[in-house]
Order: sequence, then structure tokens, then C-alpha cells
Amino acid sequence: MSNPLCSVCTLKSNAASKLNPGELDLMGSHCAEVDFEPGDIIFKQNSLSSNVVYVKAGLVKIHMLGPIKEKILRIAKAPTYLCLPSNLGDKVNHFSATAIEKCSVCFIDSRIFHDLIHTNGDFAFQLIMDLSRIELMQFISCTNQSQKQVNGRCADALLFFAKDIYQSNTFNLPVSRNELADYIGTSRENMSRILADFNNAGIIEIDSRKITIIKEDLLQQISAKG
Amino acid sequence: MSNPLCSVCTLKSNAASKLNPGELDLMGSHCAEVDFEPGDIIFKQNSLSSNVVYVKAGLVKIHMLGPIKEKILRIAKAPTYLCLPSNLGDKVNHFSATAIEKCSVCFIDSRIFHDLIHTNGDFAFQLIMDLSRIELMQFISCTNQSQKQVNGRCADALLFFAKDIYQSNTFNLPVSRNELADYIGTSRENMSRILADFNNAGIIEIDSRKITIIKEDLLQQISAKG
DNA sequence: CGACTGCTTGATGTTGCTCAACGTGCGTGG
DNA sequence: CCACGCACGTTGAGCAACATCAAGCAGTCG
Repeated sequence: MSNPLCSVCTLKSNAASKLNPGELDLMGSHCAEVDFEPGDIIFKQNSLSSNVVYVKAGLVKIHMLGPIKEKILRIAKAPTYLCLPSNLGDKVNHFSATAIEKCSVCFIDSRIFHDLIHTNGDFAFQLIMDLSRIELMQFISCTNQSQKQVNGRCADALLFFAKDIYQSNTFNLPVSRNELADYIGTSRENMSRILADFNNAGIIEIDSRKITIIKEDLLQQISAKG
Repeated sequence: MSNPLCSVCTLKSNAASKLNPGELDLMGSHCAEVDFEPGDIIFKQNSLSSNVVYVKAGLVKIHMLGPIKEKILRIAKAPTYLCLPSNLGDKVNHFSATAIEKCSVCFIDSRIFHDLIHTNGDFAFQLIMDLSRIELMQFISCTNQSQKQVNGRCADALLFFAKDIYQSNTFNLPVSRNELADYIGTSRENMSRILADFNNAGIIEIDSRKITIIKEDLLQQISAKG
């Protein structure tokens, strides 16, 4: 844990780049930076929280306990704010966040954050834009999840990792099959089967957690057809 | 269509109640109020939009065209803002809104809205709170939808109408079976069957669109068990 | 070495989707 | 006015998709 100087931080959020030096210093003096290893819990559902969480670098999963089992709601890449929803709307976290790759995270006092929203309109506006964009993505993924069937959803997930996260058709899955299943809403066993099927069909190549997308067009088709 | 006086409006949003008289007049002068009948489209996916939409009174559905068919994302009761996500994040609507009961809707120039966010921190903060609360509800409903099976989801929907919308165990369904199916993510036929089953089991009573919940505890149980 | 975790595969059951047929009420146009 | 199409609702039968159960394998850690 360190007490960072936000003003010299090179990994500022869209919103934070609207702050002036004085405001950044204020934020820095009420802010703690922590590093996390894969698997480390950043914050947990139902715990009290008085911080806004900003992921400066790394990859995290947002997840919550559903009626049956764990559900991964979103896989979020830095830079992103995490705690806005549960924190500003309520005092207790309604979901958990866990690092799935090495992460650098800032915990910001939410009173300061609150004050900055009040005093800096550009900052507030950027936050609203970000929240809006996330809401829209949530809408789309919710629709896909409720209408596509599992191999369509699995194709979606693979393309998501390739395009949005790693910008490469070869990547190391940062999550286990079990987590992947929780993400696309199926069982661990099915997940395994589908990946095996894709592999056998020559659509992807699997070497444990290393995935290579061979026939991207086919994967796109599977994703589209549902 | 009328040119309303926002300052004397008795149905102000949480956010708008933070505005001062001058700001309200400014909003009023860039605002148009329109009434909608059930079934009327308020705005449509893929259409261009330069307005923020505020539902002053009534009930609306937010829906979008998925890979297979229509999906109802949210059923929203007044007062609520609708267009924030697609409008501030982008120029085109990424989903549609349709009245499902008589509605009174204000279309507000989004530039003015933008300006108000910049100049009035309380207003911006309220919007962020509202967006956060909606995002959280979206998370929960997404988890439920992906883990519960259909009759659990159907129970959820019935309880939602009874508790959140009508505050009564007897109510008139404002939507068709088809729409209800799109809402909980199943087929029209299944929807019909499940309602018939609930009816036969004495859990609810159906008279066309009039629903009476008889055994709420049982419905709660079905909802919880998934 | 044994216990454990993560992963895979096959066999078996269940859920719920699809298809098809049919009834109803409503509005339109002949 | 009736015939017709159309949206909505209901019901039954059959089947595909998917979950669950069960067993087994490889790698890892104490």
C-alpha cells in the first residue's frame, strides 16, 4: 500500500483527466493504492464499503452469488471504476470483485469522490458517460444471454477475450472452465464439451488454457446464429 | 404537445428537484411534453435522438431486438429517465421504449441537460445515484434470469408487478402473454402453460389479464427455489 | 503417497422449445 | 352483413438442448 500522487499518475481514468491539479492532490491524499494477484478478492459482496474502487491496471471479474451458484456479471479491463453502483447508491457492496490478472487498484474515499462530482461538472459528466456505456453493454449481453444458446454464448465469450481484452487471436484464458461457465451461464461440464467440440471442428486450438482462434469467421457465425 | 413550465411541475425527478428556479426555467424552455397511449412507441432502436427522455407518469417497457426476437429489458415506472444511456454515450438509440400504460413524457434537449450536469453538482450526483441503482437492479435480474428456471422467473415477474408496480396482489397485467414471455425469456406457449399451471395449483387466479395472487408465500418459494 | 483441484467424457434424465392445431375477439374490406 | 385476415391465447406431442450424475485422469501440494 502506498500513498500515491494522483497528479503524476499516467493511468488516469477518463473522468480523472478532467480534474485540475488541486483536485487531483485532494484525491491523492484520500486514496490508497494496492496491488492484487490473480484470485485475490478486491472486495466482497455484503461487506461494508466506504471507498470508490478504481482499477488502474489489470483484469478483474465482477461477480455475485445467485440463487443457485456464482454468476460472473462482467469481466472488466483497466481502466475502470468498480464501486460506483453499490457504493454511491448504498452502503454495502452488492457484488464482489476478484482479480483475474495482476491488478493495481486505487481505493478512493467516497466522500472526496462525492465532493468532486459536486464541484467539477466535467468529471461528473465523464462518469455519467461511462456508466451509460456500461449499462448499454449490460443490456446487450443480457439479451444475448437470454436468447442465444450455449455455443453461441461461448463463441461470444471467446471473441470477447480475443477482441476486447487481448487484441489477438491467441491468448491465455485468465479464468478456469468453471469460471467461464459461470460467465456464460452454463455448467462446467458443458463448457468443457463445447470447447472440445470447437477444438475438434478445427475452429479453435486448445493447449490447456492457451486458446488460438483458427476460424474466426466460423466463430462469428456461431455467435450470430445463437 | 405543450411547452411546460418545469418550475411548477409537481412530478419532478429526484435529480430535477435539485435544480434552482432559473435552471428549471431553462430546462422548461427546451422541453416538450407528450402524452402516449398504451402500445405507442416513445422512441425506437437505431433512430437518431438528441433528447433526453423523462417519464413523468405512466409505465413503459424498454426493449431491444435480440439475435432471435424482441427482448424486454426493463419495465419502468414513472418517474424515470430513459435516454441517458444511449443518448449521452452515443447519438443513436440502442433500444426502444414503448408505453404500456398511459404515459406523460418530457423530451428534454440533451445539450441543456449536458449543461445542467456541468453547472449543478447536486443534479449530476442524483443522476449518478439513479444510474447506479438501475445498474444494480440490472445485475440482479440478469443473474436471476440466467440461473432460475422458467417458473421461478415467472414467479419473479408476477411478484414484481404486485410489489413494485401496483402494490396490490390483484392487478391487471399491462402486457400480453407474448410480451411477458419476452420479458422473462421464454416462449409465448410456455408462458401460457406456466400461468395455467399456477392457476390450477391455486397459486394465482386468472381472469384474462386480471391476475390475483392467492398464495403469495408459495409464489415466493417458487421464486426462491429457481 | 494420498488428498485435492481442475478438467474431461460418457450415460441418463429433465426442461422447456418447437411445431401444429384450434378457439377467440377485433377490425377491415368486399 | 359476412368473410377474411390477424393478433392473442391455449393445449398436446415430440424432440433437442442442456443439466446432472458418475467415473476417471493429470497435475500439484502437503
